[in-house]
Amino acid sequence: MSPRKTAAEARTTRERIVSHSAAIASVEGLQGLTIGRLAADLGMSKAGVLGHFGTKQALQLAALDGAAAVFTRLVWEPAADARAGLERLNAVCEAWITYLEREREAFPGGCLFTTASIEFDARGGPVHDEVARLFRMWCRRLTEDVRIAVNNGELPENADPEQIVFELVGVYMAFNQAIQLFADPEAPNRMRRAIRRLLAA
Amino acid sequence: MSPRKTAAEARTTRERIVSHSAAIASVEGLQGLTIGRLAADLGMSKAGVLGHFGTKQALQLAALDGAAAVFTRLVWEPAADARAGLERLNAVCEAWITYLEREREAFPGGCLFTTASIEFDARGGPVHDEVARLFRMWCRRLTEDVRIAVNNGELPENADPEQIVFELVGVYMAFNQAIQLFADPEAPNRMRRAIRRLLAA
DNA sequence: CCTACCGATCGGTAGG
DNA sequence: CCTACCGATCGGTAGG
Repeated sequence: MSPRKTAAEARTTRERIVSHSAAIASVEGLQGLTIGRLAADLGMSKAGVLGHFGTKQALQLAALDGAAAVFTRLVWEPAADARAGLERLNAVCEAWITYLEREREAFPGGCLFTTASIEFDARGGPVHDEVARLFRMWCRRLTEDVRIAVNNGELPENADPEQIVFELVGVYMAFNQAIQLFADPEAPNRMRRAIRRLLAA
Repeated sequence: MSPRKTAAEARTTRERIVSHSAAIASVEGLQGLTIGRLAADLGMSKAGVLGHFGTKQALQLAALDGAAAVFTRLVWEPAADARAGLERLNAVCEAWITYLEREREAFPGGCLFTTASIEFDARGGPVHDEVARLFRMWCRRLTEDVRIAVNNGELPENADPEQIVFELVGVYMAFNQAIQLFADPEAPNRMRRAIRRLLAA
C-alpha cells in the first residue's frame, strides 16, 4: 500500500530499523532479534524491513555498526578533547559510566557489545569477526593511551599496558553486570574505585 | 519403539540430557538451546526429551543447576581444603583457571553462568532469577573469605570486601573473554597477575 | 520413550 | 514498501 519512497526517506527508515534493532538486540541478543518482531514494532511488513538488508546476518551487522557509531559519539568523542594519556583514560572511563547508566533508552539491555561478544564468542562467521574486530580496535586505542601515560610518568615505568587494558575491560563488564543483573545503585562508585586503583601512579 | 525404562535408566537419560543441554547452551545460549537439536544429538524424539522436564523453561533451569553442580565440584570442592581467607581465595581463583581452560569439553562455549547472566540480565522470569541467585550466592561466599582474610591481616585493614569481589568477578569475565573471543594464550597469566594485584597485602 | 500431530513463528522469496 | 506465499523449525500435546 505504501508507495515507493525517495532515497532520503528510505535512508531514514533504514536508520529507524538499525536503531531499533540495536535496542532489541541489547535485550534479546543478536540471535533473539527477529524480523517479525522488528516489523511489528515499526508498523512495517517483514519484507519491507528485510529489503534494506537482504539477510538477517546483514541486519545483525548493521545493528552492530549502528551501535558502534553511537558508542563512538557518546564515549570516544567526548573524551577526544582531553589530554592524551591518563587524563583521556579517565575521561573515557567516566564516559562509560554515562553511556551505561543514562543511555538505557537506547540500549535497555545494557552494552550491546558485551552481550554480542559473549553471544558469539564460541561461533565462527562474520558477526563473530565483527564483534572481535570492534573490541580489538577499542582495546588498541586504550592500550595506546596507557602507553602514553607511562611515557608521561603518569603511570609506573614498569606498568604493562596490555595487562591494564585487560583489567579495565573486566571492570567495565563487572559494571555492566552490576547495573543490569543486580540493579546495584553503588555500581558507578564501585566502577570509579576500581578504575582509580587501576590507574594509580 | 523404545520400551519404557526403569527409574534408574530414566535418571541416567535425564542426566545425559542435562549435561548435553549445558554444553549446547554454553555455545548457543539458553534461548538458543532447542529441544529438536537436543533430541537429534542424543538420538531421541523431541517428546522423549521434553517428557523429563515438561517445558523448555524447566529444561533451562535444569541445565543451569546441572552446570552449577559441575562448577561446585570443580571449583569450590578442590578449594575446600585450603585455609579460610587469602589461601582459599587464591585456591578458588586457580580453580577458575582450570575450570575455564581445561573443561572446554564440558562447556565448549565457556562459562555458562557468564553467558546466561548476560543473556537474561534484562529479562524477568525464573531463569533470570536463578542466574542472579547463583551469582549472588558465589559472591557472598567470596566476600566472606575476603572478610576473613582482612581479619587475619592478610589484606589491608581498610579493604572493602564487596569492592574486591566486584573486581574479582570482572577479572573472571575478562578472562572468559580472553579465552573465548580472542583465544589468547596469555589469558591465564593475565588473570593470575590481576588476581595478585587485587589480593596483595 | 515413541509416533503423529498442532498452531505459531522463523528467515526468506516472488511479484508488483 | 506491500501482499502473499514458501519450507523449515519452534515449543508443546495426545495417545499409546
